[in-house]
Amino acid sequence: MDKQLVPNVSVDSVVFGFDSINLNVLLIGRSIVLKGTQYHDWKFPGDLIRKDEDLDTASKRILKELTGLHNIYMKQLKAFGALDRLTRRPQDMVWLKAIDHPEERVITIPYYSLINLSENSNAGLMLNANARWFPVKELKHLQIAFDHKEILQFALETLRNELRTKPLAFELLPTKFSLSQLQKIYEVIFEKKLDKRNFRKKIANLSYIVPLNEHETAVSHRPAKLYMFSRDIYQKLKKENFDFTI
Amino acid sequence: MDKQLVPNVSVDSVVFGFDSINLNVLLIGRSIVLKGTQYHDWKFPGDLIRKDEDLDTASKRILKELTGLHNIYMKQLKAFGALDRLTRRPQDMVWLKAIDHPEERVITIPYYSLINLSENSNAGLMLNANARWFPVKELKHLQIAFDHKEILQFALETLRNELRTKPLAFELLPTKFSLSQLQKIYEVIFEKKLDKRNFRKKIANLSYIVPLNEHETAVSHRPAKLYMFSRDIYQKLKKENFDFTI
DNA sequence: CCAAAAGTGTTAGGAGTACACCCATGA
DNA sequence: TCATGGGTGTACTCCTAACACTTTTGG
Repeated sequence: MDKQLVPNVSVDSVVFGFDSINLNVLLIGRSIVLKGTQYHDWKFPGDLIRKDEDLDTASKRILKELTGLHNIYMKQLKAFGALDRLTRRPQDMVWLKAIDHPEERVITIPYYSLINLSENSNAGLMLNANARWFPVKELKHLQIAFDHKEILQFALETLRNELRTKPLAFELLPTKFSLSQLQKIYEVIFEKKLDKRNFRKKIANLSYIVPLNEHETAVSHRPAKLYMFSRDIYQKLKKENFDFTI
Repeated sequence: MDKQLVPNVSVDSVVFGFDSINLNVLLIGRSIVLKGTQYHDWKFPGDLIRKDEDLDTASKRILKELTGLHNIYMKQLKAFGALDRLTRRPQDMVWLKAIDHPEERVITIPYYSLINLSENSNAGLMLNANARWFPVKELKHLQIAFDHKEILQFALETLRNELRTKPLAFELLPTKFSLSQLQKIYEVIFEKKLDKRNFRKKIANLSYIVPLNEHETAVSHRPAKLYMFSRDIYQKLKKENFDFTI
């Protein structure tokens, strides 16, 4: 094994991408031959960290190496370190042996990332060959490696929680977006329909969601007004209020 | 070094205790001789994990060994793994050498715990000799080891966030408590005075805070009615609503 | 002119906030 | 009888939730 790696600590990336319709997650395909049969399954991009890099750096490096993605929103989740997390599934043990993984305890530190996948973004095009986007709601029956299904569940819960109180939706949208696109994000992630008029009333009160003098083009219906998120205004307001509820 | 330990992964415990007046945190005293001068500083209870235990188990074991505390609320924070986290302060390097700590990268996984320190609890009495409670608001000028001040800050923010939406206050209170005690917790942790009448109105709407037919005794003022938290009712309600706000 | 999504106001109920005095007990 | 904290109600404002039709564009 590479002497530069910390043998007991890995990072994994749960990358969420929104394409105007679905919340998707990025997985890497893996082929394993077990008892003469070929299996295919999926895992998050991840690997052991190096001795000379901190956790955030490792996460960025590995995501870039394995998917081509870089410079996107990224936040640490919590460590997963169950004793049997790498050995629960026979396929996983075969694979670990094949890639010459040390037979060590590995605690993994997952991150989640957010990215905009609409047409005018090129994140989808830059992916490495064995990486693929899956709609989150289609993952139930997918074969997923190690404890990565559990990690995905935790990442989803964290995303929902943070989306309630933080301006994360804008990480999933293009710079200029319509209110329908914004509303759709909340509807998809919380799996709940929202009232259009009430939603817009609420947004109208948020000074950091700024209307532009621009509209959608080339749509076969009334073109929507475009808005942008002003991080400056948001930060300024956040400093002023320390909004508190029991 | 003990072969049974994972050399790169430790756990630390940020234990918060509420004594009806202050939010306190538990620290362990440490003496170091550096260039002929004796220094004293403080750290969280923590140590490397064993190869045969998972993270939660390690955290419980180490807290018990170092403080005598056990069977208390405990929740993982996030991993801290800066390259220089153990070597920023010269005192820390002396100490690590003295206890024969391997010269390895150590990523620590901190937990936070909650405990009730009022008179009728005995958590305070069971402490090991070099462990001590400090009011959180008196920690600004205390010498604190490694990156533990940063971890404390993160633990406090997490506690505040979770206290907004989860029934954590009851972990800091005796089984039977008065509404003033409950209110005091929110006031101390959020550093904000609350209106007594409005607070009580809100509590009266929460079916899981159950009034008892009992009052305080031996107080030199009108004795307060006692209440308890019903985890059963709380869980039942939580299942029914999936309360959602943008 | 049709299909598709954009855009728009009102009302009723509930929650939050501000605010001041009397009560029960032990010393 | 005094000191100490316990206990209580009202009025106002603001936020939420429910609800249906017209407008603009491309095809």
